[in-house]
Amino acid sequence: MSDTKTNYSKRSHTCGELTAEALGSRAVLCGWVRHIRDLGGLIFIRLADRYGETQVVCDPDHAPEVAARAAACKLESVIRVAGVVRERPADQMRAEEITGAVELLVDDFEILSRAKPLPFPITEEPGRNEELRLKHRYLDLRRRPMLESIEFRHRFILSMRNYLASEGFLEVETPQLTRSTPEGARDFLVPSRSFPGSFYALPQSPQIYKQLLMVAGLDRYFQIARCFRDEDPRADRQVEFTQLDLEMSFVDGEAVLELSERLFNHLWRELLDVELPASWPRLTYAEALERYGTDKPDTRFGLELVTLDDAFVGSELRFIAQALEEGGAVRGIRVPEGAGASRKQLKEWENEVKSAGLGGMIWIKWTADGLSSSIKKFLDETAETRLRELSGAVEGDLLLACAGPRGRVDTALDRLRRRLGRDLGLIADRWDILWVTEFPLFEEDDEGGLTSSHHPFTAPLSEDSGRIESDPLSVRSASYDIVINGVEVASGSPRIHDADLQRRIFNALGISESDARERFGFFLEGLAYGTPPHAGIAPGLDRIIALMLRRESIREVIAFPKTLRAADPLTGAPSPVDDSQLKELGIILPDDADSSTDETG
RNA sequence: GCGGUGGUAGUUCAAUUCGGUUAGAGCACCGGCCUGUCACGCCGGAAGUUGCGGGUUCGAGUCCCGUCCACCGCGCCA
Repeated sequence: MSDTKTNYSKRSHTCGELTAEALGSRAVLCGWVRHIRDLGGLIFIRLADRYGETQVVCDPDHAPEVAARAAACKLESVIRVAGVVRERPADQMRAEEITGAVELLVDDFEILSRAKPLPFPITEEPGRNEELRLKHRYLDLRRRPMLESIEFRHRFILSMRNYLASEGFLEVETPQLTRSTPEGARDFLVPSRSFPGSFYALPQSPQIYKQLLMVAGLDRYFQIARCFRDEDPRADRQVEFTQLDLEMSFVDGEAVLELSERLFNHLWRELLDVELPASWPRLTYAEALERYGTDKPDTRFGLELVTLDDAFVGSELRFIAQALEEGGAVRGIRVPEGAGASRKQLKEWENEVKSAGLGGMIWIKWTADGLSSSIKKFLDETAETRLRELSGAVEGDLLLACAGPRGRVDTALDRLRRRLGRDLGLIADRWDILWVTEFPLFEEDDEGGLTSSHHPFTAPLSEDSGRIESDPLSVRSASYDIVINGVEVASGSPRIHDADLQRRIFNALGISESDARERFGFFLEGLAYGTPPHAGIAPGLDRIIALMLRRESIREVIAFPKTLRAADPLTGAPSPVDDSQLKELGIILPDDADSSTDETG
C-alpha cells in the first residue's frame, strides 16, 4: 500500500508486484485485459500494466456476477478488479514470472473502459507494416519491447542529467523559434504573424546560443535539446531528433574528451553494467578513411581496405584506366579464406557495391588450382604479384575490389565491408568506442567554393591555421567525433573564441564582411565582449539509446516518430491549413500547390 | 532526385515454373459448447474493389505501363 506507484489511485498494487508474500491479503488491480481464457465456467484473465502482468481468476461458483462480466469483456479493455491473493495449484506455478506463484480470485469486477477490436495484436511481433504501428502508436507502445525502450530512455536521461549536475553543469533552455542561418541543413521555417514575410527557423542545434551562454559566463552548460533538420530521414535520422548539447569554458578539447569518456563510461556502467575502457582509442579522419573508407568505422572486425592502384598502372581495363586517369582509385578488401565464395554470393556482394553507385566489383580468388578472377584475362604475372603484395593475399584468399572516384569507392567498400562482416559472422560481440579526430575544416562544395565540414564556429588546429587563406582544404579542425560500433554518436570541437579568427573563417567560406555582419553580426558582437576559450560536444541521444538496446532504427526508441517522408501517420501532420490562417500570415500558395496524399494506398 | 524490397480479409501470411474454375489458412471478430487455463480446446459463421489507375489477353493477385504508401540504401544530412 505504501508503494508510490499506487498513490492517489484506485488500485492497491500494480500488475507486477503481487508475490507469495501477499498470499491471503486483499488487493485491487487496474489494467488492460491482455489475454482472456474463458473455459466456460472459470475465466482466466491476464491483466497487464506498465509494471507487469498478473493472472486474475473469475469463478462463477465464487462470484457469478463477476464471471458474467468477465465473459463479456474484450481484449485491451481497461478493468478494475478486487479480490483475494491466493496461491496457484502447485503444478501451475510459473517460476519465470514474478507474479507466477499467485493469482487474484476476483469478487468485484468493474469495466472502466471497453476496447474496440484491435487493429493489430499487442502480444505478437509486429508485421512489416510500420505505418500501421505509427498510426496506432498508443497501442504499439503497449507492447513490452516498446515499453522497455521508453523506460530505458527515461533512465538514460535521468542518469545523464544527474551525472552532469554532479560535474557542475547547468541545464539551460534555449529558444525553439530562432533565426535562420543559411549554413548547414535545410531549415524548418515558421512564418511570423507580426512580421509578415519574415520567418523564424527551428534550431538545427543550439550552437550559437550555447556559445553565447559561455560569453555570458555560465561556464558549464547542458541541454537535452530538440533539433530540427529538413533533410530526408533514414533508419538513424529523423527530421526532429534529440541531442545532449553541452559546452564548457576555460578548457581545451582534451577536457571535453575526458568528460565525455567519463560520462559514457558512467552510462554504460549504470545502465548496461558494462565497463568501457577508461580512455578510448583515437583515430584521425585520414587514417579512418584510409583503413575503413569511412569516418565512422566499425572496428569490431578486420577486413581493412587496401589501395591497389600500383597493380593497375597501364591496365588495359578501360574502367580502371579511366578511374586512375581521372584521379580516382582502385581499392579493395582481402577476405581471408574467402576463395570458396560461390558465384551467387559474389553476385550479392557486387549488388551491394552497385547500389552504392559503382558499376561493378572485381573479384580474384587464389585457390590450390591457381587463380580465378572476373578480370583474369587482364591480369599478367606482374600485376598478380603486385596485387598479392599490396593486399597480403595468400592461397585460399579472396580479393574484392572496385575502381572509381575515391569517395565513391570508399562509400561502396565501406558498405561492402559491413555486409561482409555480417555475412561472414566476423563482428565481435563487444562495444568498440573510439574518437575520430582532425577532420578537415573545410570541404569543397558543388560550385567549387568552400563550406564548413562541421560548422563555421569550429576551431582549426592551431598549427594549421596559418593556411586558412593559402591552402584551406589542408587545414584540419580540432574537432572530434565519438564512434561506437560503426555508429557516429557525437560530434564536437573547441570553438573559435576570437572574433578576428572567426572573421577569417567566414572570409574563407566566401561570406563577406557585410554578409557576416548581416547574418552573424549579433554573434560576432557577442564574441567581442570577452569570450572565454570554450569547447563542447553534442551526443545524439536517439542513436545512443538505440545502439545500447540493439535496435535497428531510432524509431524504436522514440515515442512518436515520423515516417521516412517526415509524416506522422497518427496525427496526419503535415496537413493543409485554412485559408484564413494563411491570410493572417500573409502567405499565398501557388495554384498548383497540393499537399494532399493518396489516402487509398 | 536515384536504386532496391514490399503492399492479398481487421491482422500475420499462402495462392502450382511460364496467366486458368468460387483467392485460402492462423489469430482477432460474431454465434454455440467447455470449471485450472496460460498460444486453452472443440463446432459453426461473417469477413476481400488483391494499394490505386490504365493496358495486354478468351481469361490477370500473377504479365506490361503509370502512380501512391511503407521500409532499406545513395544523393542530402554546417
